Amino acid sequence: MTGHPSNTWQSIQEELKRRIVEREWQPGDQVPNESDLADEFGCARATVNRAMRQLAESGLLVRRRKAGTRVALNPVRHAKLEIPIIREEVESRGLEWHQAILEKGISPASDRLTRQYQLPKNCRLLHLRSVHFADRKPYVYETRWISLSAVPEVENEDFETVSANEWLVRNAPFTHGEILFSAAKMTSEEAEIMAVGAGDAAFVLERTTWIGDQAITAARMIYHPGYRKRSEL
Amino acid sequence: MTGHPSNTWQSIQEELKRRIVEREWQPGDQVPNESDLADEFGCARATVNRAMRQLAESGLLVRRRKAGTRVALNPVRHAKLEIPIIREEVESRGLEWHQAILEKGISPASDRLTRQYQLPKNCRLLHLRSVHFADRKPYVYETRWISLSAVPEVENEDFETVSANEWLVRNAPFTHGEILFSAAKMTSEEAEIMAVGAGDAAFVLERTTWIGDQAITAARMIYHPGYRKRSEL
DNA sequence: AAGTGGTCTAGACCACTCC
DNA sequence: GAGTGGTCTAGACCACTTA
Repeated sequence: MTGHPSNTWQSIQEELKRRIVEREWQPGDQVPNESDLADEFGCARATVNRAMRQLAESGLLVRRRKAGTRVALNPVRHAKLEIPIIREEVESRGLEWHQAILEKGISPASDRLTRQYQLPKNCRLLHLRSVHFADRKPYVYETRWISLSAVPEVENEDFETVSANEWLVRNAPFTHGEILFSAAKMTSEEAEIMAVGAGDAAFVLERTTWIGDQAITAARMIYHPGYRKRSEL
Repeated sequence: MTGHPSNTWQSIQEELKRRIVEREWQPGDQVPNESDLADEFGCARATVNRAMRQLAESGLLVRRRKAGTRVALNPVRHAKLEIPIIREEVESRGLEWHQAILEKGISPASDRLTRQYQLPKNCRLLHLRSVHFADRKPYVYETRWISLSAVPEVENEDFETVSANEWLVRNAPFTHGEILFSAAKMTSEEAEIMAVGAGDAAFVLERTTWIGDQAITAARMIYHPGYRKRSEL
């Protein structure tokens, strides 16, 4: 009937997706339950479950116990963005990466930062400003602070060979984090650093990571004008 | 031993994550195989599999048949961005949404577009320019074309009550799409439409969706200055 | 050749929630 | 109360890859 002989969860998912996309199952419609679909496809319920669970995660189906499964009315789509270390992003484009450290210093955390990031009292912060280059052209201007109480080892790192970005990814595991994407008009200082015209628009990525309830690092990455981040839907 | 009495895949995943985050298992280390962990946790292998599979998807583990499972050296993190319809995004912030249509017309596709999007020959396109407002303030300036051969029904839609954005999400299911995020300096026309200063930086989202190999629609959304997109890590 | 993850099965119990 | 999805189990076979 279905033309799908093999009973892999992928093939079942394909078939379910087809029924949704081709409007065989209309938005809002109730779809058969797992047992019935398992009978129809001649497979175990667990296999149908895996196929449907993933469709629900991606937003195409809405599932509720007892109420059953329905085709989503407004499928909220999700874009999955990779956030690689910058060196890898540059090199994956076939360009040569290097960095320059503009500033590195240690200072006590201000009251505002202490509150905002729930830092310990009298916490000292490592402050960093650096530029990542791709084929000798400025790629990202990075401003960062690192909590020395969360990651005391950084005090002995010079970040000359391995960027702070990369060092932290490798050495400061985090339990959760936040990312903000925005656009900003470059200040004249930023424009000079990035070797572009003042007032150009830059793509900005701000990231904060935590381990438990302790903040590790916060960074603001200002990308060169023309930068685009891409994702599949 | 582990202090985790219940054998849900979530609790096992928590425990595995703890071992990774607390460096009990170092980056690059081989971790025990599924059977051994199942023995250790006193559960079925499938349960361990579900826990580890998801950790691999999120980038913390690297799994290969026969080679086994290792802690990722450079965990590439993923940001999962929700791309809701704009009305819902506005209303979820407690603001009132409305839109204004600036232009709506039908024209034949240029050679460039026909090639770029693999449109059928002599394809007619619906061209739209509109503004989404949040509490009467410009929120997004949307420029869009829609393939009339992919979605012939739109010719009879006026998009006055339901925006094109929303109508398409509901009525034009797609099999895949592409999203590009970038920043752009507003032209004076764009700035006037958004009621902001010329040259301000705007967050730009460009989206194209396809059904099979046929392009449905392409849109360029220019967000008001100050807009931020947020995501958890 | 052998070890590992990837998947499927048939059955079971449970948690939730609608009626 | 009953129907649905969520999960776990014990076992099996397979696909892949390294040794």
